[in-house]
Amino acid sequence: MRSQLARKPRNAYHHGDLRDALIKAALREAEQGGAEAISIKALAKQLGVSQPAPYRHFADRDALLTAVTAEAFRQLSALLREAMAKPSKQSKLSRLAQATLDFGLRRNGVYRLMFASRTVSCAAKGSEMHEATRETFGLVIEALEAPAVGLLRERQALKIWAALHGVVMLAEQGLFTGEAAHATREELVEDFVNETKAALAVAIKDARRQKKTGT
Amino acid sequence: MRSQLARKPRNAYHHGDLRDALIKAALREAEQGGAEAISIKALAKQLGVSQPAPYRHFADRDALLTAVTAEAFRQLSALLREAMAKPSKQSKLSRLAQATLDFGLRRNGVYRLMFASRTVSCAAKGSEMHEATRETFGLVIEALEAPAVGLLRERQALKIWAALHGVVMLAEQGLFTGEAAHATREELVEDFVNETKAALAVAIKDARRQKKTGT
DNA sequence: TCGCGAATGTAATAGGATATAACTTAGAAT
DNA sequence: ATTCTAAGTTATATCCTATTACATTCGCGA
Repeated sequence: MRSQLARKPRNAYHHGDLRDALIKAALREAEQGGAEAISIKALAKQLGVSQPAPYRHFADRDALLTAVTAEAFRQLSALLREAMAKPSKQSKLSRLAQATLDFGLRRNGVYRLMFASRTVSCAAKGSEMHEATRETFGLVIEALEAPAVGLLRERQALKIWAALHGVVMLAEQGLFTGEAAHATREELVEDFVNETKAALAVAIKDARRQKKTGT
Repeated sequence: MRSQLARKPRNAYHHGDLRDALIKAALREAEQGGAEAISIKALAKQLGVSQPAPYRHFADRDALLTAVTAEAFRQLSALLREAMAKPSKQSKLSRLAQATLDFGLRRNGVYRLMFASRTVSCAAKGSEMHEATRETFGLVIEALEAPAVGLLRERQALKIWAALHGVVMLAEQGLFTGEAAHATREELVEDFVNETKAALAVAIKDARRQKKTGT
């Protein structure tokens, strides 16, 4: 009569895929309470293994959090890719932006975990985290549907990404429940999307003109 | 030969102003490591009181964090007010924006604490937190230097506030160290400032025209 | 000024979390 | 078959939060 959550293969000594199970379970916990809700001990109990067992797979709690965060970024990337893929009369950028907002609000615990910037664990170039975040950012650039002219695209991607992030954070903090509530989050996001498109168009035109007169 | 940090008044039994000392000391701790760096036990030791003494002033750790966060918001407000007051050829909004960015980067641990949105502790209307955040937001509105036309000001304030917040968060996460690094944080902020001014001007003109034709 | 209650602090202790060390088991590799 | 290694277990140290019961000081009214 073992716990159902402890889906061990057969003979109970070896779990089978504890590392992966830990990440998935941790993500579930973070769904509500963010990073603070992730407890090695509780996860071990949930999965039916002894308390120190997780340390075979993660050096410490922070290592687990990092892995969970990377997985969350991959899930966000998948969501964004999907949103961008499905046909719609709205622009790719708009769909990406609204999907990001949606993700941030629905899974706000996970979202907070992703952007808690726990020290420099992400800085390590080539690390799992670094790859995962770059992938997501790459999708933002793609959503702009603009040619690469210098670093204009990157700059606009950075801007819209920052703006989106800000809207999600403020929304989670309840800053939209005041008198400005009638400006819905979705409307603000759409504003940013439109400003981005406009700025991008202008910037690219400028750059082309400059190049022409320059040479 | 007592610790210097334990500035008790004289007779050592009563600290004198432990509540305030705790908040200040906690802010110092948060400076580097954010909320996680704040430990009741460590603070008590630092201030030369027994470990459970802080619980006379704060129900639990969360209550302390909330008080610290409120104080941080007041400090930010003071900084913004100062930045807006000093004469400069730049606009008020620009000065507020750059000051916010500066605060967020210099005191990044504190900044993270402020926006960690620990549950709904801030939601309570009339609470210390609520007041402190509303004050800060009020300064943003003031910085717009625009007349109150409906809720246009609030909406633009929300937008620039969100954008600023996003830039700070991404900067802390090291997203500006990539190939887009040459787009400095300050430049991005200035972009947002200019877009806000433009949008505000247009919106107010529109609103006036609508009012004229409406009546 | 006496004394008494409220505020503030202390000591002792329970309980939960991270993390390490030393030992055990099962699967894989030769 | 034997042995090596990955993965899990029990026991334990350490740190932190939080509560309970007791002690001390302050300030205020009689």
